[in-house]
Amino acid sequence: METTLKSRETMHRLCGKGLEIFNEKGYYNTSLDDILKQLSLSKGAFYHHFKSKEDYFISIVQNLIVQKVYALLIEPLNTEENPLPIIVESLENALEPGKKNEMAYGFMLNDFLTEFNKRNEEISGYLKDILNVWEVNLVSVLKKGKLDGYIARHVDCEGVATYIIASYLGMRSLMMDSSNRQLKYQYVQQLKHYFKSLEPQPVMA
Amino acid sequence: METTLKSRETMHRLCGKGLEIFNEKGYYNTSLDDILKQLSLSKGAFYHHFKSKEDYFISIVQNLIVQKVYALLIEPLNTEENPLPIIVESLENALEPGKKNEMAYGFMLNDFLTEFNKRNEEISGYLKDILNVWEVNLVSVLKKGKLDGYIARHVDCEGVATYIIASYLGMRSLMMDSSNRQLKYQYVQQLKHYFKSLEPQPVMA
DNA sequence: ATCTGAACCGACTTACTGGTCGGTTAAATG
DNA sequence: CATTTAACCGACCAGTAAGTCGGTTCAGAT
Repeated sequence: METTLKSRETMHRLCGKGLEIFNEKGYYNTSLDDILKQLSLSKGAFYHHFKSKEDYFISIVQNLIVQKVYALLIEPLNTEENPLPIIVESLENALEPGKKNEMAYGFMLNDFLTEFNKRNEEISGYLKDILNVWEVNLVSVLKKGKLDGYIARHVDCEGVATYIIASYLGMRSLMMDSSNRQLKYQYVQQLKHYFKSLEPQPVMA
Repeated sequence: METTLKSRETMHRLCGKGLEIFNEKGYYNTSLDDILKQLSLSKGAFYHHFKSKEDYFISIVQNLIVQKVYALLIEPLNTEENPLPIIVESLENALEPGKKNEMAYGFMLNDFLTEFNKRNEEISGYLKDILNVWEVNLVSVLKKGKLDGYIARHVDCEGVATYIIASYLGMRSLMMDSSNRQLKYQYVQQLKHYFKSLEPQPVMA
């Protein structure tokens, strides 16, 4: 069983480094050799574990990206409290460029979505699925917030979810060069303003 | 002078068709031969007019994309009225997938921005410049709106401009497959809600 | 009629990259 | 010790695309 362990270990290293470099330079701009060189592995090793570059990337999406999106954007939504501040917090957190050398996970989705959109329908599909799950969860938590009286009755939860996702994804195109504190601050502030307009009006008059 | 005219004509055709196909399939996923074939031109013709594929695309950006962004997103801002509805209208218009066979100009910016971000700093720079001009103009018209009493005094115009741009750019990643009426409608609705929160509070109490 | 040069042609070169394949290493097994 | 096989090596192949270059066409100047 020692061999199986080593196999898993190699695959794991391949996926981890792959995500790192694909995220850094883009999928099509990264050659397998780029990755293999950094891991001191050969073509043979790679094709022993994956049947193609595409298959490789799908593994990365399904194993690593899905996981990160869940951890950063979806699981935090599980709360009994007012969902609005929770959503703000999760987005703020996801835009954080990762402690030290880690990746800015929040950015990956938009980058890959755009890169594969016109190029590879299958991978596009997997990425869109992730967005859909996020959207469904956002809508769900918003509707719950409405029931709990945190959100005004007139609010279109699907529309709000769409708007949240759009603004979040769009931040990537603005924050290109690493982390831009100023932009992030502005984004969070405006998001809060927008959210205030979703709250029920205090009874008066 | 007949020759110069023909030269201009060919360059014009090259740029137009280039924008069309680059926009459709992406820059790196389009070979020069793809474009040349459609125009029945040769490699020699191309390199007679442009010194490289990169130079070619920069021409397209500077001549065509800049023009379109100005026409769709910047010039409409020149108004004496309440800027908020004007902005909504310009964005709505820019998201429109073009009458008939035209291009969805509104989408180009985000796509190219993402595609070149990690690949070509120079082109990235030109694209970012366009965004900056848009931002400056948005801020300017918002500040004017504040002076004219259309926008509340507490509003951070730079923040609002950033948020507008982010949400607009992000819509692209959601509206991938051509035009999605539903998504566009949701976007415009939420944008209006958001804008409502920027208006001065009517005096009461 | 001749000449010049801009516009254009297209085969070729060069560089890169995904994928293949025969061979090697070494751990596990009998 | 012999055999098997997962894991791995790296030279090689095939496809692709940017860019080159010697040659051709033809409008207009001399």
